[in-house]
Amino acid sequence: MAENQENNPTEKKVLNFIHQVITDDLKEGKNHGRVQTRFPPEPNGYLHIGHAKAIALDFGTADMFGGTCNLRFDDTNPNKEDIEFANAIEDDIKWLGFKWDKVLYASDYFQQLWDLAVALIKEGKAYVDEQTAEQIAEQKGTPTQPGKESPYRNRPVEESLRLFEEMNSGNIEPGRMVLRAKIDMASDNMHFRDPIMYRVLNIPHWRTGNKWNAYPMYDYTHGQCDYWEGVTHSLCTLEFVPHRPLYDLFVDWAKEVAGDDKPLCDNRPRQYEFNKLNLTHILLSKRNLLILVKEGVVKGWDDPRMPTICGYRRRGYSPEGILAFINKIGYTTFDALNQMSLFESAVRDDLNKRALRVSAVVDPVKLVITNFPEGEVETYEVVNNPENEAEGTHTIEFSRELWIERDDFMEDAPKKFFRLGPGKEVRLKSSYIIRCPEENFCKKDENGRIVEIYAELVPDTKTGQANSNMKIKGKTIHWVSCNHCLEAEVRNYDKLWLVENPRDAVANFSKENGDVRGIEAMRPFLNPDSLEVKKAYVEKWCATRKALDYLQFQRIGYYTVDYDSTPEHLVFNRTVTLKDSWAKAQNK
RNA sequence: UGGACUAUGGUGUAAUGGUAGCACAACAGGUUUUGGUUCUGUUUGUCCAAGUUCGAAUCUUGGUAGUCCAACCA
Repeated sequence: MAENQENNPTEKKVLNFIHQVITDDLKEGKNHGRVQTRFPPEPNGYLHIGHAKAIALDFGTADMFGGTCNLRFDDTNPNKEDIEFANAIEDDIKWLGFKWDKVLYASDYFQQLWDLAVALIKEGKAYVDEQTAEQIAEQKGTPTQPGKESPYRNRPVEESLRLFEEMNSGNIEPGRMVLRAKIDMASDNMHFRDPIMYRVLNIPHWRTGNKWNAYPMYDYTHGQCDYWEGVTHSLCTLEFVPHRPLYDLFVDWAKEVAGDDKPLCDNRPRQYEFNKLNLTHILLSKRNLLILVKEGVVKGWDDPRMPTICGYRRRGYSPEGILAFINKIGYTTFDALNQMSLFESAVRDDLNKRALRVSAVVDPVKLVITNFPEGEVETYEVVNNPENEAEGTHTIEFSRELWIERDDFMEDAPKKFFRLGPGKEVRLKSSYIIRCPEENFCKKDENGRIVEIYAELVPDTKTGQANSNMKIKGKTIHWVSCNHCLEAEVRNYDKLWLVENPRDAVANFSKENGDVRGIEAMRPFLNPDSLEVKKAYVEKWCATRKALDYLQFQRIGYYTVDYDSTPEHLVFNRTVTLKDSWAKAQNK
């Protein structure tokens, strides 16, 4: 039966190579039929769109196969980590629409990791090295030259045990000694050249306080946590491919030493790597994002120009739109550079179904309907979203004086300009067809700039009236009534970066200009016009919208209500413009 | 230049030895009270060279190009 097949995880549709692996594992009965993943962020910064790709895979894969996914904070470096970040990360995951099974912390395993390290020292698999960081680095060799063994490599076990305890006592200066795994200083894999397992930090940890002074490193920690927790498929990005043999080795050691004969997974968790997200015109490295914030290029981590999840939320992208994009780009092992246009297309597609339509005039010029009586007002019921009738309607007002977009009128227009001009007719959205006279069609100021446009409405052409189907050459333009609209601040965001690949551009510029660093290497590629603040007129109903509501300013773009918005001072963020084939044709 | 990984239209991604498909982008047209939406159509591709095979994007070998690896970061 089809229904049974759907409930059978092994019959799930294969979407990417990782799902294929899991499907095969389940068919072979591995891991007792369990699927468990984890999302392991370090709480040292805010999540960005690249993390969203990992989140969608970690949580999405568990969901797809009826498994579980834990949120596990990789908090092994108290130098950089903080609860503030951990809280923000939880909020962002929830906003994206995912639920974790448990919240766990690498620090939950500190005692277990310590005990294992002691056991490994006893086995002769680890030793305390008292050399400086520089000496260790020098002995490491290069990818083409083997490393040299540390003089402490074969010191007595008892000595290492004593010094390891010392490392955690708080009496040892950071940098004085480290615990290293005894593997192979000549390995082609640099990670095998006696990697450091523990270092002394002597600072309190946000969760464990002053209990520890020696802290475990990522490579020694990650696989063990996965293993003890019962993770079956440990998914990470491609740069961890060279770490995989080490991940496997440490898990082997843990199994061997602990004599664990009841593993949760078959034998061990398996690490699989996928390509991380690269998007044109954005930069995702934490270090560089921090520079943008610190230098005031943007107004904070949640500035709508930032590629952070909180920035995208404030920008007005929906979680569904973001996830739709992530589904489109997929997961492979190819280091791809995705185009912003694909992201925007996914976002527009989502917002088209979601955003409520309103009228807003962002570059206003006055239009006077000369044959409509002064003081008279008509009200119209307009649909909130033509793509979704269930969204209902709201009312707008029409009167003699209206605001329209300045670029909806042209005195000397090209042939294919189907908007207002001398002798031309257009439809006012939801209202009358209007006609501009051949002469006396506008008033100009001393600089020749148009300050008022004049037109007459054509009787009985209002929506629903006898002549409403009258065929005209002109398009439909939007408007708001001067006496019935509100002033608003609109923040129009554009790309932060002028170049397709800011990462390469900044790196090359740095190389070619005496190794300049930080903001100086970034500035030549930053868009000086990434934020345009404008005064606009919006229909009154806009004031009823809440922060983060999705709106479409008809014929202009998708907008959302900013956190800063108040009934007295409305603020709207532009999420993305509407497609504009007219503008595109003009630019040719 | 030691090792690991990767290569399919402009971009991203399918095709699990058997008709190279989809999406975005681009272009042309129809519909439209948003120059939006929607619909139809068009252009463009298996990195190169050998080999295996009835048959290769897929397997093999050799090139070429790109990414990653030498934090007491994760």
